[in-house]
This record gives sequence, structure tokens and C-alpha cells, in this order.
Amino acid sequence: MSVASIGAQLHEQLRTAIVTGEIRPGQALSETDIATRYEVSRQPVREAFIRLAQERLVVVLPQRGTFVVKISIRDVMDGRFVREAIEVAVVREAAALDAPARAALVEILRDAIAQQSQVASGDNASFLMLDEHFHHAIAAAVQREHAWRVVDQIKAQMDRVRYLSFDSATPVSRLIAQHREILDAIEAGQPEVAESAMRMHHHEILQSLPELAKRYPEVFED
Amino acid sequence: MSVASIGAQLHEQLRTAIVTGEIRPGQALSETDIATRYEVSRQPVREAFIRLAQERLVVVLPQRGTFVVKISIRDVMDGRFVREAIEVAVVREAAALDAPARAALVEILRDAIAQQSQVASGDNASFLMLDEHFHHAIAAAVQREHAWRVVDQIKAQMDRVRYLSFDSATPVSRLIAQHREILDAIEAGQPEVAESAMRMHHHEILQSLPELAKRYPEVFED
DNA sequence: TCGGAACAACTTGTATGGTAGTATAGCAGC
DNA sequence: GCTGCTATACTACCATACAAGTTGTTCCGA
Repeated sequence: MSVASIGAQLHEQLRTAIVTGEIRPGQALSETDIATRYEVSRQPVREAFIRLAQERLVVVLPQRGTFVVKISIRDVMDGRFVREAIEVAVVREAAALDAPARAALVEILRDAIAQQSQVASGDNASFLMLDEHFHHAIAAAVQREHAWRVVDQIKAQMDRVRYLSFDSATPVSRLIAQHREILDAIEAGQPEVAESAMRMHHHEILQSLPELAKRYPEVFED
Repeated sequence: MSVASIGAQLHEQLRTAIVTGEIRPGQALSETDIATRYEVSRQPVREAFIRLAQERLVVVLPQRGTFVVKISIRDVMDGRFVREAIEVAVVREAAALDAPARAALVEILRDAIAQQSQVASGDNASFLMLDEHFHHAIAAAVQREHAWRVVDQIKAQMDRVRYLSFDSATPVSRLIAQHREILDAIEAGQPEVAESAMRMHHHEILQSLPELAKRYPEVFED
């Protein structure tokens, strides 16, 4: 198997660097700078920037520069709204599956939760990965891969916030408990219960957003 | 105001050409070919391709070629699912606005419907534009521009189908009637009614999909 | 001291040449 | 006639050079 193109690789690397906050919002990214750093030409870098721009992770100002977009509270909240709408619809479908399909999904989710509870407190990155796995599994079970692709894009914006909040975030234990509620509702085959559990869960996730905006004003949009 | 870059312009033009079916699914797009046709260099073309690839309108196979992706029934249906989830949530918010805001929105929607009913039968393109305007207006009224951006991307895939169905589509009069139902529910401030009306509307839109897949098998994925 | 014009040091945008990989048509050999 | 190799004509990919625009600074003059 051959490797992906340099442009695609760069896109991937820069994307995670931005989402995790390694490259901070507002920072300028120069094509030539990145190019020399990664020892490639400007062209692949440019292509990576275009991809990032379409995901609204950077903004390209012609003849001026390319900048990591600052976090917009409005956009993040709006993203949560969309994600909630999608995932609620998905979990309803999941809870309405036939018994054997539900059992198979429950198996996977139970395993995911078990792993989540073993994550050391403070290891945000690991938990976020397992969290993603949990939510993705539900979508995959009802074969909504396309829907998940949409969620995944939105997640990038939300995760930028979540990586920002190491300590002030909602306690992991609480999130795990909510995952259990969702799982139970799916296992019991109760779409309405699953829906409200998922809704609650999403309302929780960005609870600390206003506080973070105060604490790190430089990474938020004016 | 200065014009956008050539790459961005090309992206726009090719996008509409693909969505409207002017460039047919499965067709190969050569960088050099497009470049000579539009009398520009290959570089902007390449950048336009990258943008199109991220919207899943084309697929780039390294060292082989770039092709307009065929329509995937599964993807389109999945897209409808997502779009319905979002627009239902949006219309609920719209119907829950305070009276003056609802009145302002109703004004806009009524105007949009009036224009829709004046479109000559068979003029699909004009109707689809007005249809988009109608749906967008609702999202804009509740300030869900981000949500609309997501819908807009999904719409591209759905519109490819709708442009395919000139005659066999749902009669325009029926769609307009459904728009009226949605409008009435918003005006009356009844979120539940608005929700079910929107849901019905979306169920209708792709009614003719299976028939189209039979009639034009060459533009659909295997 | 203040204002402004020219300049220098950046930035992204576009054009072009060369490279590596893939598919195919045609020909040689069986 | 059929199979397998080879030459060729594509393709997207990457590097490089140049063009065009923006910004900040510096220097000169009022």
C-alpha cells in the first residue's frame, strides 16, 4: 500500500495540531514557513491549507496570510445544536433496532465504557478518543456513516474547546454515567428515553464554555 | 471589491455544473483539459478539484484521474436523514420564536411561496432556487447560519438527484402546498405541527429516487 | 513633532517544467 | 487465436520561478 500524498499528510497533521491546541487560535501560518519546516515545497502546504480552510479551521486572507481561526462561541454553540439534532435522531434509530442488533451494539458500547473508566484522570486526549469511539459506534450500528462524517467535522470545532479545558471540564465520571444511561435506554429498546439521555449528554459537554471564554479570551473571537 | 481567485471561481463553476448534471456522474475530469478549456494554468484547476473532492462531488485517484462521483442511493438517503434531523430542529425553533419575529419570518416565507407559484411548470432550476430560499430563510430567522452551511453541503448531493428528475418528480404544486403547511404552523406558533409538516415535506422530496435509479442506471453507483 | 511618500520585507496567487505511477494499445511469441 | 510483454500516452503530484498585493518601516520634508 502506498502512502497518501504529502498534501493529505500535512492536512492530517496540521488538523490534529490545531484541534489539540498545539497550534493556537489566531496564530499565523506561513506557507513557506511550514514548507521549510517539513522540508517540502510550498505546493503541498498550500493544498493542506485549502482543505483546512474548507473545514473552517484556518482562514486564508489573500496576500496577507493564513491564520488559525479563533474559536467562535456562536459557532460552537451552533455546532452543538446540529450535532445534537443528528445524534438524537441516530440514537432513536439505534434504540429501535431489533433485539439481536441492539445486543451486538450494547456489547460494543459496554466495552467502550469499560475502557473509559480505566482512563487516568487528566488524560484528556485518551478519553476524548474513547468518547468519539462510543458515539461513532452508535452511528455505525444503524449504518449512518454519512451522518457521522458530518458529526466528525463539527466535532473538530467542539474538540478545540474540549482540549482547552483540562481541569474545568465536566468530570469524566459524570460523562461516563451519561453514557451508561444512553446504553441502558438502547438495551431496553426505548427510543424516547435514549433521545432525552443523549440530549442531556450534549447539553453537558460544553457547560464550561463561558468560563473558558473568560479565562482564555485571546483564543476566542471578539 | 476584487474578484475571487481563479481557483475559487473554477470551484464554483464546476460545482454548479456537476450539481445541475451538465457534467455527468462518472465522467473523467482532466486537469490539463479543464485548464486549456478555461485558459488558465493547471494549478488553480487542481485546487478546485481538491475543494470538490472534499465535498464528495469528485474523487481523485492518484496517477489515474479525477472523476465525478456517481450518485449513491445510500448516501443520498443518508443525507436526507441528516438534513431532516437538522431542519426539523430548526423549524421547531422558528415556530417557538416570539410573535413579532415570527411575523417577520412569515412575511418572507409568504413572499417566497408567491414567487414559487409563479414559476412556469418545467422550469426546475428556478423552482429549486426558490425552494432553497424558502428553507434558508427559516434557518436565518433563528440565526442558525452554521446549521445551514451543513445543510447546504448535503443539499448538493440531493440536488443532483432533483435535477435529474424533470418530469417524474413530485408535482411542484404539491411541494408548494407543503411549504404553506410549514408556514401556517410557524405563524400559529405550533412547533410540533411545524415539525411534522417539515418531516412530511422531506419524506416527499426524494420519492422518485428508486424510479430514477432504474431509469438512469449509468449515473448511479453499483 | 507630525505627516506622508517611497521602499523593503513579507504574504498568497499563478504558471510551468519535470517526475513517478497507471492503463492501454500493439506487437511478438507460443 | 490467445497470452504476455513492451512502448506509449496519458494521469496526478511535486518543485520551482515569477507575479501581484499588503503591511510596516524608514526617511525626508514641512
